[in-house]
Amino acid sequence: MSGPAARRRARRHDPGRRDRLIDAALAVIAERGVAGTTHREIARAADVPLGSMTYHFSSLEEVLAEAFTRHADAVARVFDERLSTARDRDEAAEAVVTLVSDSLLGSPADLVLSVELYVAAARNPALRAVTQAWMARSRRALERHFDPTTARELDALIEGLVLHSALSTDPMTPEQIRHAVLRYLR
Amino acid sequence: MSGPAARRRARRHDPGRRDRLIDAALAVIAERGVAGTTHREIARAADVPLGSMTYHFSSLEEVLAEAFTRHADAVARVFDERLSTARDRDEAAEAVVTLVSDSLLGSPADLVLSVELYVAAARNPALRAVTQAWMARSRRALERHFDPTTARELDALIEGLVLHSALSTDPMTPEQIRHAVLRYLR
Amino acid sequence: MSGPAARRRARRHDPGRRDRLIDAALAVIAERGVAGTTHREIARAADVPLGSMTYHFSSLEEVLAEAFTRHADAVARVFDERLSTARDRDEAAEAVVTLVSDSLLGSPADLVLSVELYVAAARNPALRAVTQAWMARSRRALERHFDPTTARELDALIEGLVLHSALSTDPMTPEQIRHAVLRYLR
Amino acid sequence: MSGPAARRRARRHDPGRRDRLIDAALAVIAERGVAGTTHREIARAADVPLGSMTYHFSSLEEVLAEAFTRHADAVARVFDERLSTARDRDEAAEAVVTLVSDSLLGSPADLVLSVELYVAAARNPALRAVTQAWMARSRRALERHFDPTTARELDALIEGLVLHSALSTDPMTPEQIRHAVLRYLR
DNA sequence: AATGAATGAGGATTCATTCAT
DNA sequence: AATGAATGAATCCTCATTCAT
Repeated sequence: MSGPAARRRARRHDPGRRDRLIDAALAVIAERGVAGTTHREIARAADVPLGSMTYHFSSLEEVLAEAFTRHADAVARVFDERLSTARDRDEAAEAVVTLVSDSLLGSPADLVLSVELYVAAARNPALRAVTQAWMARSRRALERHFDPTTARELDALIEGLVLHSALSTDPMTPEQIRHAVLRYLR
Repeated sequence: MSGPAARRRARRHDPGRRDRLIDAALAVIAERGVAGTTHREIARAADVPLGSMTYHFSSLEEVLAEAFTRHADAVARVFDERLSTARDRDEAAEAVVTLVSDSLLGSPADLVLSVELYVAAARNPALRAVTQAWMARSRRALERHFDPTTARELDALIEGLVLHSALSTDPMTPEQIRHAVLRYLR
Repeated sequence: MSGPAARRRARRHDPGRRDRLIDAALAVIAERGVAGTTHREIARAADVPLGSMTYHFSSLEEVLAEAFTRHADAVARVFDERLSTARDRDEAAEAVVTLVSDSLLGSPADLVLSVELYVAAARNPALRAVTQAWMARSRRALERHFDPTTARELDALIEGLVLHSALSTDPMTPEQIRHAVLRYLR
Repeated sequence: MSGPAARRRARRHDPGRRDRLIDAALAVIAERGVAGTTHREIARAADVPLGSMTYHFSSLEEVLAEAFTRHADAVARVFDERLSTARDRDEAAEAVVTLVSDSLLGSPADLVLSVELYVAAARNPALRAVTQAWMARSRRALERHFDPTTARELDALIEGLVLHSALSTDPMTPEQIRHAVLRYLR
């Protein structure tokens, strides 16, 4: 038997807990999917009592919305940065290739995060706002280098490449990704 | 007071019930998403007693697998047919445009069905087999008219176009779809 | 350790369970008040698993409505019977005295049952229907022997006498009840 | 972004807060019933932080007791005053009529306050003391003009009239109240 | 062959209360 | 003196699945 001190975690003061909870939520979504994301699961992942969840968030929906917002922001930020670094169309094309290839390097669970968001958004207005903002931001980033039509089409192609690779047993190699992107932009 | 016989539908002999249940499942998935698809919901949609579900299927997972298989089959069949009708590359390209455009005409709920499947497949091996088979079949259909690399890339583009339009507030018009496809194939 | 047979109650077949649950609900309301009436408490009182509650009733509100309906019916039936036995005004007056006195014999908790209903009805439309029907029925029973105005006033007096006694540390004796009723009817 | 000072009301010095909390509690009880009266609800109603509740009161029960005491005092004071103004039995009777009629004019929520108290008192000894004191005080006020037996019976009649009207869809008119009271006192 | 009843695990959420600051 | 954060028990309810009939 452990001593009384160890028996119960006495984690009273814990600033930034709300923040950690959002990260934990993302981890759970990635691992278990939105369907498997529950208060309990998130609380467990963050090693926090269940009651803490509803203290910090008024509903599970709110947690999801915040988590996906953070995810979208992070992804979009990288997208923005890479594309803003490119100095011409060719470098922009190469940036796109890198972005897609890199995103395929993460865990497969991570890959599906975006698709999870899409599906969740289909039934949850609060999340739809997140996806819309994200899509718009991506397109704007692309429009630094491409005309609006190209930007939109390219965005769709990117989506398709990621999705296909995410779900396929043999995902595309960076070389194959490059081939597809460059062929479209040729 | 009516006798017990009149109280509830006495649908004893009901061949094809299993079949109707699968269709009902698809309807529920389309309307409520996989997360909202329960034995109860499906039974209600098919106007069938709850016990009937587990009589015909050994688990909910089995229902989902059968439902998605049927969905994928139906979509793939149309895909096959349209592409087999095409007599050359140009007609094949046009067939792809039509397929994507048409799929965007259905109800938004229907559109999400495929995405629901993707997500579900990400965590469910039985479903992954369904998506793999489906992808392979699509690619084979495209390979009637395009080389393997093109077929694969085109398949990804199609996916991206459908997904983007399915989730966007302003989906692409058939003209925009054609533009994207033809540009890639140009 | 008890043998496996005793370890878990294997109470599968149990016709009339719904009925018993309603009775159990009344017992709990009487003992703990509406505020203390929960699914758990009722299930415990009926020695039935928690899940059984929501199988038989779609909400706790439904349980309360059914329970109070049963209570009101039972009380009203006695009221009806006693008053229908009376052959003239004097006997009717005596019947009222007996009814009030008898109702004071039960447990104090039982006494408050009706008041609990009133309060619950104030915030629950479904219950309001129950109280309305009950009040109407009481009044109709009194109108067999008294004019409508007298019936209504007498009904209120009865209510007051019961309530006062229910909440007082020294409830009225039957003799005191008789005195009050006869004085009003004198 | 505004600094932390501006983020939330900084109501440091607030004498009389305890007092306001009791009033807020009464408002909440009237609107939501005792069952719906929580620390949170009261704090919200008083626009006060949650922690303030348990700072000023050691338990919710204490809040309820104080609130009901205040309510009973207010009602009893009016009762006292009106009856002390009456110079003879007839004026006293008229005062009773007015008191009952007036109480029916208030908001229906207010009316239920007393009934809520009765019910709560049935299970809560601390509250029972409140009702006892209230009843005793009412009776004493009536005994200025009526003999003890009459006072007690009249008190019960008053209770019944108020309760009936409070819960009925067609409450009695002042004329009907007068008729009932005068008939009893005739 | 078919189904209504039953059940236990788990879902989100609310809340009184405690406590560190 | 005052309060935001924290927590664990309890709330209602849903559900996949099992089983007796």
